[in-house]
Amino acid sequence: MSKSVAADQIAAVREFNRFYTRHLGVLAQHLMDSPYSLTEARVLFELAHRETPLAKEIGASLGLDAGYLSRIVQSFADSGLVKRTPSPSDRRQHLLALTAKGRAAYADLERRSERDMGTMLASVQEAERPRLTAAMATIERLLGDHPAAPPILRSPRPGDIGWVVQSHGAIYAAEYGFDASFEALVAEIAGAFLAKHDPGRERCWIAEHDGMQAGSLFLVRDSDQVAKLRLLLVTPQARGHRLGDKLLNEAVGFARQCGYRKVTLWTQSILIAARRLYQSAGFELVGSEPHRSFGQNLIGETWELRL
Amino acid sequence: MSKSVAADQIAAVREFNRFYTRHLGVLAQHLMDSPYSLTEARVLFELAHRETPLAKEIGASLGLDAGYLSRIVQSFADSGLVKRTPSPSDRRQHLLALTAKGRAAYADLERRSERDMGTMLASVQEAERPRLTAAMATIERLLGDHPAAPPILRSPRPGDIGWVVQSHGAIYAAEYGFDASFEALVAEIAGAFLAKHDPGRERCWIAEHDGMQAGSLFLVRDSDQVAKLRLLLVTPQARGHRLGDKLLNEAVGFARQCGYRKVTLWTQSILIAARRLYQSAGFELVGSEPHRSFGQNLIGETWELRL
DNA sequence: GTAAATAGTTGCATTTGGCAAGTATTATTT
DNA sequence: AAATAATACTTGCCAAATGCAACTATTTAC
Repeated sequence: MSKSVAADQIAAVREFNRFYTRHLGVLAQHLMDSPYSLTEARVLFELAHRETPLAKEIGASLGLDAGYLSRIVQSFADSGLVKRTPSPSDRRQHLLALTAKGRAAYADLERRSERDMGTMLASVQEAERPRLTAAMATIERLLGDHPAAPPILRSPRPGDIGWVVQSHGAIYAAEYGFDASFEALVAEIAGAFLAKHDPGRERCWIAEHDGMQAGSLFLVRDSDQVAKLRLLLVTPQARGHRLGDKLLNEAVGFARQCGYRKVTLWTQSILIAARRLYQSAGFELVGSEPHRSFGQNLIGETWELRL
Repeated sequence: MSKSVAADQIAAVREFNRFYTRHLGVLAQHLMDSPYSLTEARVLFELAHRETPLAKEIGASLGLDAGYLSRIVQSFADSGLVKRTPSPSDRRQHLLALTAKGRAAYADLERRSERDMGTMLASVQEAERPRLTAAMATIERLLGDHPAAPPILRSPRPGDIGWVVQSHGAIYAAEYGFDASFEALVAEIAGAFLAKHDPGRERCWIAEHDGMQAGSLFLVRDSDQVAKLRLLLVTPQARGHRLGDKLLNEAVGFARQCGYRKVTLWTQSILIAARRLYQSAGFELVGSEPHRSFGQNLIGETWELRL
């Protein structure tokens, strides 16, 4: 949580709220040829999806006034959609249950809504639909109180090596002004790894966060005794979740398991977040020298970890 | 557009609709300490953001009943927020304009809403916020009926070469079952281009559609007289917009302008969409031979175009 | 020139939904 | 154990929100 929020982010969220308000308004109109109002439909949904629905729960969940809700439930009871039985544990409240007729009404509404949604989704390119649902899931996670899916590490899948090149190229250009030669170097390293590596002693990990690629790390053979780490990256969006630690631990563990005696790596002094990670993982700085690469004056550093 | 939509996608969208309905409901309650209802606030927004607002436009855009809107505008006029002047071009309609008082009221509402949104956003991790707004932008793009920005061709930017590798890797794996060696080959080709190419006679184009990378094509020197096309791709999401044509025309035009006498390319017989493109651009098949690559049995084809 | 369509207004009615007082019950305090 | 407070709902009351249809003035289409 931080206090100040960028104005353009606020503007973007407000714009989306306006957009989705309009969008939901259109959907609500489709509901119009059903006998239920939007609020009634929402209540019906809650009734259908709870084991033992209680009015107060539904009211709290939908943010409805108790009096208003009471009337809605009553109208449902009058038309035979719900049955109310006094709760044995607390005689102030009533256990609500959809009757067969109520379930049928709900199913009908459901069908209708699914059909409408289907036609709406049909106007979205098929290949884009997973993107749409992923974006929706992201919003729900961020605005809801859902716990984030724990980040995972996995082996690269088709496209992931390209993603490594892309993200290195884009991020280092944006954050440090590296020029295209850096992206070219990453392409060469990553491509060479993909073309030919010893799966028993060399490996690449992709960190995934929220279903998206969020980081990378490669461990390759330098000599029989020495492994080398390359291309450690965590995307800006995924920082702060200790993905770097995770990647590093996994790689060092693998190196140990492979029988390497030492892990080495080359990095730049300006990459302070990475340096901190190496340090806390037990790596030691064993040498540094200035060089000009990627359009920048840099100080290259070599770090080592004895296993 | 495709007919059948997966049930789980429909369910995901409906779930999101419920979620966001609740979310917007919470936001609307915050509005309650302002003198305006949600609908009035929306109308005020439209009034403030149009050059020459007309009632019918606002009504259409917000999906409001004409009678209802008329009354809202009237109430705004009564309280001195808007001024109505008969339109000179069509005397049935009135030109609406916020008065100074109206602008002040809007600004106040704006401030209020920004503050509320700010506190809401403050509960989202700072690093996550760009992800939130990106997801919102995605949804707006996919569900909005924005006239898709006309596709454009441009030079690669940082990350784009990596994107070429990624998209080739992912798409050929999914559509033709190519294995990792293909992605590795693309990484090598694209990386080599980036590392060293003659900008005067070699070039890469990225097709952009809807603000996203949507295709690629490289033209490189084969000999002084002969140029070679490589890595033509249009993403599945962007197909059907003649991006392939566009890329090909651009590249052939460039080759001509560079003084090449011939353009050649190597492709696979199974890539029928690409073949059709080459054919219609005037290329001729000059040779073909079976080979085993990328984990598949393929028939490689060489095509040529005399300039 | 006439019919049809459009932009907006107005009257009428319904629906939506908030608020407060009221009832029965349960929980908490002394 | 009695008194008090809180809870779960109900009910009456009311105002705001909003849909619908008829109506006027004007423009467009045939």
